[in-house]
Parts: sequence; structure tokens; C-alpha cells
Amino acid sequence: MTKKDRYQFVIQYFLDHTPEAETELVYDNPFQLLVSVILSAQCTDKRVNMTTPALFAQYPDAASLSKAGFDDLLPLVKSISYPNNKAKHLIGMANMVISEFGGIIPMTVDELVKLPGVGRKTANVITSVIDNQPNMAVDTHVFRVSHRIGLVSSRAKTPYAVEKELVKYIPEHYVHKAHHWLILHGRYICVARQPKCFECGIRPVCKFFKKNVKE
DNA sequence: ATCCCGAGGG
DNA sequence: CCCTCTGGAT
Repeated sequence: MTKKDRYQFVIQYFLDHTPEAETELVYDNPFQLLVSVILSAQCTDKRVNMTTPALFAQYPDAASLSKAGFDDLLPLVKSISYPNNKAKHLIGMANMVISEFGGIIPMTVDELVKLPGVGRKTANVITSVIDNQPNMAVDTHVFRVSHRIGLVSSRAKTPYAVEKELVKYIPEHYVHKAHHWLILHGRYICVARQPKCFECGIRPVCKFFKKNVKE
């Protein structure tokens, strides 16, 4: 079982089973997706989707959000992890979008990471989902699943190291899909605690299964 | 007690 | 590299 064989099996498995995988965040435009992804840090997508309708009703675009007062915005994100940081980041992000990018959400990783509250993972999500750029966002799920299956070296200790290995082996036109495949697999099958290995079709090539689970 | 589509700062 | 931020679900 070479690494190439493992990738081929995994890609074919997802193509056969969940070819339609996409983000579960609810959004209508790049601004809304950016806000949602910023809010999603250490928080479930379901909870983000519960809070964003009221948020977008009051602040539908970067212009309105840039003028938001911290004390007005805070209650709208209070049920999310790190509400103080995120409220501050959202207002700062909106201000920079207006002042530096003419009110348009930039669509390169280098520009996006300049925005407050936007790191490499968020920038990769935006450019991949909105613009189909072959950028692999490595979140907690992608990190865990990639290591468990054996898609990346155990020496890949950081999300960036995992990202570089994944994009090296995944064909460019599958990178966008592969992000969502690994996310959703991690969310529903290869969960952090007690992964559901016997519901998982990837177990024939999975290092974790071979090492820790006996049939 | 641990985890959820992380980022910023030291 | 480390730490802090910090609500809700399981």
C-alpha cells in the first residue's frame, strides 16, 4: 500500500459516495461566507447558521458592518465561541474591506490574510469555495482525518505542513472537493471521539484502523 | 472532560 | 514553539 494507492482509493471512495459534498454554512454572497467562516472558529457550523440570519439582517454588507458599534454587534455573536474577539475582528475586517479593497471581498489568499480575523485556513476556504482555487483549508477535521487515514506524514505537525502534503498528492481539480470530503467525513464518521470505523468505507486503506481496530 | 470548519500575540 | 480567547453540545 503506497501513499499514492491510498490517495487513489480515498478519492475514488468519495467520488462514489459523496460527490456532491459542499459547505454546510448558509450564505448568499462572498461577504456572508467570509463572516460565517470567521465565526466558525472552534464552533459548529450549525451554531453559526443559527446566529447569522439575525446578523445579516442588521449588517447585510461590509459597509454597514464597518459602522457597527462593538456593543451593538456583541449580542448577535454572544452564543459563539470567543464572542469578544470575533465581534472585534468582524468590525475590523469590514473596515479594511471598505478602506483597502473598495468594499469588495478580495479573492487571493495573500490579500485575505491581511484582514483582521482571517488566517490561512479562512483564506483558503474563501478562495476555494467562491473562486474554486485549488487551496486546501486544513481545519481540525482535515488535520485529524488526514493523519488517521495516513494521507500525511506523522511529522506534519502543523496545519500548514498537512496542507502542503495534501495538495502535493491530490490532483488540482479535486482539491476543492477533497476539502469538503475530509471535513464531512470528520464531522460524521471519523469523529474525534470514538470514530465510527465500521461505518467507514475507507478502512481497507486506513492506518488508524489497521493499527487500533481489529475486525 | 473534551470537542467544534482558528486567529493573534508573545 | 507556546498561550489566550471562551459558549454550547456531548
